[in-house]
Amino acid sequence: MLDIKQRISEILAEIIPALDSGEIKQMLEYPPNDEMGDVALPCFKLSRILRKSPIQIAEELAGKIPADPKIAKVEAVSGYLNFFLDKEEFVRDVLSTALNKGNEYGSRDMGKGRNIVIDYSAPNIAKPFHVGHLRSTAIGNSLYRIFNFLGYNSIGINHLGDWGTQFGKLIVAYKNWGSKDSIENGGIKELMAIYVKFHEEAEKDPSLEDEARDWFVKMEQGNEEALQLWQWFKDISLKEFQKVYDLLDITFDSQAGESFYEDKMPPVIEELREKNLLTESHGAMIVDLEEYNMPPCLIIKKDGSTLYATRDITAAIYRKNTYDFDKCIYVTGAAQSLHFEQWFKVIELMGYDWHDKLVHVPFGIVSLGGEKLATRKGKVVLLEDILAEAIKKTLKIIEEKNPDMDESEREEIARQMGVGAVVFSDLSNNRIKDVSFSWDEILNFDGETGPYVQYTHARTCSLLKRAETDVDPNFDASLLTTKEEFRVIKTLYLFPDIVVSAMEDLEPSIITRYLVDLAQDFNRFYHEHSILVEDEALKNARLALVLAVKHTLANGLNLIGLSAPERV
RNA sequence: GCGUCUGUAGCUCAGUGGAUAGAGCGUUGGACUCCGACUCCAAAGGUCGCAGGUUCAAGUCCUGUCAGACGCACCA
Repeated sequence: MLDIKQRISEILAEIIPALDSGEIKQMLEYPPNDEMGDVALPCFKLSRILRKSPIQIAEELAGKIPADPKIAKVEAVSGYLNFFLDKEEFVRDVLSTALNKGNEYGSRDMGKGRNIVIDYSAPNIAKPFHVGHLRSTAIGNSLYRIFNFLGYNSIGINHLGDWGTQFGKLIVAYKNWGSKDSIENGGIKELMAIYVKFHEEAEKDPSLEDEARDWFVKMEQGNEEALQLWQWFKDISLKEFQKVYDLLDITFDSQAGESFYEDKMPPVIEELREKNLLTESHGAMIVDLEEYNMPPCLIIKKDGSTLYATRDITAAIYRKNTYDFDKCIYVTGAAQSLHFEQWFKVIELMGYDWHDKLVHVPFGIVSLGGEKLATRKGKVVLLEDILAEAIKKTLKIIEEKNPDMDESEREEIARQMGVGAVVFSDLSNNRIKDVSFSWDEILNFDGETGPYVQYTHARTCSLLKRAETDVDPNFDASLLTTKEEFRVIKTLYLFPDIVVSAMEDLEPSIITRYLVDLAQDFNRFYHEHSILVEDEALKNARLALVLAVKHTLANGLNLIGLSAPERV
């Protein structure tokens, strides 16, 4: 597919000797509305270089543009040089590219041979999987798919929170208030209950905290009783997490959690010592970061046990050796920004030149009725419950609208759309924004939602099915002349660049919002014009457009982790 | 106190330094004998937190300020 800005910048470079085509391409933009043209060059910056008024420059340039089959006309309007594309050429080019590439439309091989490690989801063992974890999971999964689509080799890691002092707390809680039966029956909810109980009791009796720390020290020393309990808690949790991942249709390449690095930390600590980075402070071992304006990075606590920074540093070195990553991406809450800044700096101080390949991708916090989610206080909404509600609601709608659909299909589609609604909503806003969880909002299927885009996709499928004939790839592009059709095609043209932007900004919401735009453009066209018309040539041309939209919606939905069912 | 992030329509949010700041929800009024109405059209609704500055041009960049969120040593 022709790169329109590239082509125009090359043409302009011929008649503006002062600039090369790369510089000119940077200056080109898409005008705010179709009446102004398809690509524009604002001439204000040229004014200084050429020592003429922008208006004069635009007019002179307009007169010098050579005839080009891709460009229908050029206009100078108050300092802007506006290019109008030859519609027929453009329509043919965009649609045949989208049709040829099909479910590959928008993909590239720009990342060929490069590994991208993405660390996401990472729920804590023995704690419930709640709305907060959804963000990391959904964003990470989407980035995983986006990088793969662009030819990179994504490696998804679920860095499970399966090690640390909270297990000491859990062991103490279990010994005091738990029982084998209640945990077996209650699962994570029961584990959470005794964890909450621990914090309530610890407020009255702070010695419980010390007891918990002791148990974690025992774990690190290989105490059998402690490790058995730990393994048990872990098994129960993993089983429940898997249910959520199955619903979300998410898999990982590795589930090596924090405990995996337990035996890999001592050499790293030794390395830090050898490189003279460790200092003792208040009985703990730290890396001093004062000259970088940061608080120290704690490596070993005064009781000899390790911290998450120790594990993160160890894991990064391990991953570099194992995967030789081009980037190692951490999808976690913005609250942890300082932590990542600190240990990224430690990696740099250790002399590793790949420190700049470590990337923190932060996201805003999820609050609940103005308060933040807190496992320790039991103030959470379980993701499992949200997904179940969304699926239930979808099922009800399908039963009303599509009563003839058979039960197994109905249930599968309800899952795809219910889950889709929740994930889509999570990926709608810029990830850095805080979100306030609301049942009403997450279960609202009207407007800019996952169901809206999925419905539009199903609508394209329905049209293609009703046509009862395959789209002839030799469609007549000259028949697609309405402004609604051209609008859709311009939006289709943007898709490959949209995917790259989402990758560069590590921002899945760019794709989410694009899908809404495309669906809106398509629905407007659909409403204005009949597609299954008598005229075979016109019908075929419009169906080509429908098919291109179908591919693009499906590809985009896939990139944000949603299914694109053919019927809904 | 220091640091980071956020502040745009009643609400939730878009907006690569460029032309008249855009969507959805909600409100009001329309469009189904018609390809799937989970759709579409229209109206109303804005001192882009505030004040300076840079620029031919600022919602966008800089400085200050206010408000909110988050973080700042043995939790992750």
